[in-house]
Amino acid sequence: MGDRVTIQEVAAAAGVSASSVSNLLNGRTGKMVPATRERIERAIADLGYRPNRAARQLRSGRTQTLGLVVPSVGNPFWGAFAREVEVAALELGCNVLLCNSERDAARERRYVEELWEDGIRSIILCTSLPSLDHVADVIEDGLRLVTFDRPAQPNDPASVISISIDNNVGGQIATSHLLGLGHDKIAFVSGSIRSVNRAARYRGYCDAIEAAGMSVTDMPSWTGFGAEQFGDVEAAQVGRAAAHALLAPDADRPTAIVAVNDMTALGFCRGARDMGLVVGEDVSVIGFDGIILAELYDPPLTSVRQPIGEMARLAVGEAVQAGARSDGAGRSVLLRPEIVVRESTRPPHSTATSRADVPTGGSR
Amino acid sequence: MGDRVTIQEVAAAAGVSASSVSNLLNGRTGKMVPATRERIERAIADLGYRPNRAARQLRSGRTQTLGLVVPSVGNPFWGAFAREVEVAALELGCNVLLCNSERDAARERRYVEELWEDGIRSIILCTSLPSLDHVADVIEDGLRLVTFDRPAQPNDPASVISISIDNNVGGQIATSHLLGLGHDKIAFVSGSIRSVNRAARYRGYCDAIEAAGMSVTDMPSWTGFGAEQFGDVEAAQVGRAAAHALLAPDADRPTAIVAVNDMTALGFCRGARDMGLVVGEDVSVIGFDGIILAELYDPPLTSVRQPIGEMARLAVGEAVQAGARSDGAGRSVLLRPEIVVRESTRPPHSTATSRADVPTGGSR
DNA sequence: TTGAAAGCGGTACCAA
DNA sequence: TTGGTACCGCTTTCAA
Repeated sequence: MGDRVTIQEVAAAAGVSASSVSNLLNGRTGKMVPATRERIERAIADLGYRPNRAARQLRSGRTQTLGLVVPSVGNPFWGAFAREVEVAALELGCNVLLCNSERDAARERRYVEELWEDGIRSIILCTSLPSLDHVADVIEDGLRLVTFDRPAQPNDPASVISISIDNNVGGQIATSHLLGLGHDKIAFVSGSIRSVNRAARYRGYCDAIEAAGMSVTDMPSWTGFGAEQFGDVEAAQVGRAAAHALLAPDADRPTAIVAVNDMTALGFCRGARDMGLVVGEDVSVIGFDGIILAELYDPPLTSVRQPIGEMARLAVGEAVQAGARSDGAGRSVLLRPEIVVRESTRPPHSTATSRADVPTGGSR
Repeated sequence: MGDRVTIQEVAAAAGVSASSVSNLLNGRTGKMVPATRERIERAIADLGYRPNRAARQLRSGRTQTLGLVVPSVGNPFWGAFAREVEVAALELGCNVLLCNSERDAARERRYVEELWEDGIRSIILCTSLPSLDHVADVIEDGLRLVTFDRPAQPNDPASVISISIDNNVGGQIATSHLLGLGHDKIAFVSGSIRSVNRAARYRGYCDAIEAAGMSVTDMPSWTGFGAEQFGDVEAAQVGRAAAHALLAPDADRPTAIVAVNDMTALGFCRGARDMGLVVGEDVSVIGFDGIILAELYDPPLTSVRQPIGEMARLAVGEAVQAGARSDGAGRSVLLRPEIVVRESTRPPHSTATSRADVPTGGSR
């Protein structure tokens, strides 16, 4: 550490010019005499030189920093994803600048612009807004944008890359699982489904219901929180409120529910408990995402898992290889989610004895 | 957005020099004629000018970015804290650069150095290592370091500021709560307690036990994972493993446990379930931190809450007011934690009926 | 194959 | 009270 060593000092120590040092630093070693190269490398090592990023960026306009905008790291899913992104970025020598949008378009826009102004040219944006209009001009200016958890939309700018699971398929998998267990009163529980991925999950749910020869309109439903009152962290509250409404004694009670994500599912479980019901017995619950807490919960929560490690790696790769691929053409990668069956989903009207009497052993 | 507007263009538009614009930008408006000031402000607004941080930093050596090093945003507690820090920083016009140390001294050092090299002069370091030697030279160079979740230690460099709850008191509060309920076989469950705060919590536990006229050596204990095999995210696994060992049929079973944090507590609950036991009935569990999931869990988890919002605000304030306070003297702020009693802690050998029969209603 | 010199966009000092 | 000017550390022509 200590006082900064500059490129000039390195050049002096190696008996070359700053230009040569710079060339080496930037991999332009094609025409460099090995001896020169070695002298420079030795000088760099000896002096413990590390380039000043501000200067480098000021001059070149480039950064080694990746922007990551998530709805909220307070939500375990996004926290886990952010961590995976950081790991992947680190492997590629990038830093990550993390921002929380709270799923607010204005904040998303503000952050994206701010990052751009800071010289950051690659951003992973975890948004699920149907339109990217709010960041269109930055994209036009040349921002490399990778959206996550939001499949490509018809009107997206051409250069946008999207990484997502196939939420429609996920919704179907979840619902089919419940149908397969024999449930026939299945509700879908979510906050606002204005977001693309949520809508897709809901559509998957509908598709599976219809495919089974039933009608979605016959299913119990809950619309207490159609608007966006709740941020991501409050998802649990949505689930809890839904449980209170759907499981009321006088309600048309579902025997199972598909929650739009795990936090909502966990909230629903909590709400079911408030109502004196036992999840997995009185009502089955399946969530989405596959957060660690799902496995920890009592009962362990069945969930449609997103392979976040793989997805993070993909997203970072696309975001960083900015100039590498000259086509600049966007693309959409849709990964297949997989269900992890645990104990929160069982056949309806289970005849099993109360779980207080029966040790069920570990899951998986 | 669009192409960058420079300070020169603003100056030209306002009919002044770049120096004056710079002065305004940096709050040196003391001797500025109001009319001049207004012209500049108008030009800035009209042109949508925003200063280039790289240039600014290169010249001044300062940054508006705050470094935040947490063990892992994959852990809900740290995710929530990071979010609070970001909110607080934003209010002060700062960005936050987030890094995950995985509680590894080498990674902590690497990140701190890297941030410093990037021109970041203020870092909130969530470490709990007994010594700060691994970052001592950066501190010496002038880094403004605020440690979080780690009370000040005798050998800390003088300038270090620390924000933490009083973990010793927290440990006592937790343990006294259980003692007050009538428990007399109370185990402390933790991964490695090499970290300062964990050690303090453990000491609080011991103090409370001794104060009650009992002996810690008489308490059931578990030392399966003394080493640091587990990162923060794996805390739950520690808890689960502990449950498997402590609650084995042939073991000297505790009637209650104090977990070093909520994730460990949740893991323990999961483990208790594996063993066919019911938390709150067969065994009481209290955690630490007060993460959202604690309230959501079944049964809702009693926990010693850390006021992370307030703490984040404090930490950011201290980190940002770098030069403001000229004394440069360190300080240690110890906040008092408070217990949130929920349903995972009850008197031992409870005679209450199985909770499957009794709706317990909401908590709190 | 290497080097010299001109900036990138601000800030800070000093002069006016 | 404002403006001129050097310069932060690096990259990037362009010339040698």
